Amino acid sequence: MIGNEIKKLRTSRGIVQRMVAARLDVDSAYISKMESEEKPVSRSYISKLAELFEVSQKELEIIWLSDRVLDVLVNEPYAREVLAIVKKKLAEGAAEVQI
Amino acid sequence: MIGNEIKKLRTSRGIVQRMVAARLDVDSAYISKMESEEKPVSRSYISKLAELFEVSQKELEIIWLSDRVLDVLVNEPYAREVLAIVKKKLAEGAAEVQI
DNA sequence: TGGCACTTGTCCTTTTTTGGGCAAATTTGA
DNA sequence: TCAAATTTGCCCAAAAAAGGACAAGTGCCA
Repeated sequence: MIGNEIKKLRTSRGIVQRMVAARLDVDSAYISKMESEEKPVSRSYISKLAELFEVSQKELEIIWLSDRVLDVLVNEPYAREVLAIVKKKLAEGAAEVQI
Repeated sequence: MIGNEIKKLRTSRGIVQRMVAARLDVDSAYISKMESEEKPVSRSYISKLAELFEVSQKELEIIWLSDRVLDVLVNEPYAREVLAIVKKKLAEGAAEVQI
């Protein structure tokens, strides 16, 4: 989960929630809630967070997207089949662009 | 896309939109829009549609879920990485249940 | 050329989600 | 034990999505 990831990054860098809050210009209670998944992490924050924690934006972006996909698939008995289909369709989609 | 799938199933069975609309108890224009992805296909309709078209509910469910995942991943450059992570996390999650 | 089937456009209400603020409580560390 | 950090609870407004209805238009064909 991205909230937990953010928390790990933040603490490992000795940054305090208030600092993150200041950078994102929100209440620091909001950061706490983001870290505990109580509030969603807006995608628009990703770049600032990546900058602040000095990780690549790509890395956070991937985690963020994974979360969204997991939201759809968690507790879904057919998740495996779904992933297979999605993989195929994405490949097809990429191919179509070539035509 | 599930809309298109529904359309294919429907026409292949010689069923008319009005019939589907009656079964779902909605306006038939709504069916047209569902088939063209203009309106979402509510998950709660899946079972009735499966019954009507005589396909397994599982089949439609998988397509429906795939659509939702594709919505997240389409046009995402890191989709492949995301799928890998999701796959792993789902496996972990399933394992945790065993403990 | 009338009648189906279907599509399209406009409008509407209700529900859900997002994106917060603020204060109080709680935890943590020096 | 004091202060800073964090969490929690409650509240709120705006925005977006869901879930339609209805009317008018289009396409087809017998």
